[in-house]
Amino acid sequence: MKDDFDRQAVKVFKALGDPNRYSILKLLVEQGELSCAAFDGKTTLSKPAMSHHYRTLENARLIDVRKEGLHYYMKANFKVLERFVPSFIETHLKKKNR
Amino acid sequence: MKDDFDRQAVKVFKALGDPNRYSILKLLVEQGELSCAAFDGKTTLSKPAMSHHYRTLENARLIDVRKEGLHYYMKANFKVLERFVPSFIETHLKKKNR
DNA sequence: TAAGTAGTTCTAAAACTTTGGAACTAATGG
DNA sequence: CCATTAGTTCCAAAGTTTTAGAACTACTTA
Repeated sequence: MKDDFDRQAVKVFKALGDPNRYSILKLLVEQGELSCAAFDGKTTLSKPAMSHHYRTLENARLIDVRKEGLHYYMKANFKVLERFVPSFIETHLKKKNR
Repeated sequence: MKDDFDRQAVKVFKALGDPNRYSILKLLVEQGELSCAAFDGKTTLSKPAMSHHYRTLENARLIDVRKEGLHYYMKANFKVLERFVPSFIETHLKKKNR
């Protein structure tokens, strides 16, 4: 149904319309599954701020999060990306990784 | 260059991550070129608020605006849509209009 | 040239988002 | 069972966006 598409589309676009979240997702697309620690050197944001951004991406269903031991592992949800922002994948996913 | 893509992508996503702007663009994709007056019945927002949203869409290059006589005519920029959010067109543009 | 129309721009208030410190939780290692 | 690690959640402050009223501008028409 179209309204469902619209509602999720707005959520997806809102989530990606922030440069920090955009970069997080970009790295996940480029590198595959990563734990939060992977972003330590790559941002000046605090852990709580990053945590908030992970949650926003998760709520938009752009990433899947799983906990294992001490770590939260995140990975891009390619189904959602493919549906709403295929150019994002096209631009950031290395050919060899497909 | 990739950074240019990223910068414009964030702008485009931010612009579309607001339900009012999303609806404006949707109507432009469905109906073609429209003047501001076309939105009169379709929103509860004030003219200044709408004007602000048109500008945001224009800055993201999602719409082109032209003035003729008393009216500002707006139309969707399909090149930018095609590049950044093809599913938006796919979903909202009637087949017959292509 | 005066009045009306279709907007824009300016401004400030209200609403929302982003951020980090502090306190917390859950899992692991000694 | 205590300390450490890898986060999260809670909270309040700071920053940004959204909004509408008022004032303005550009164009048209009488």
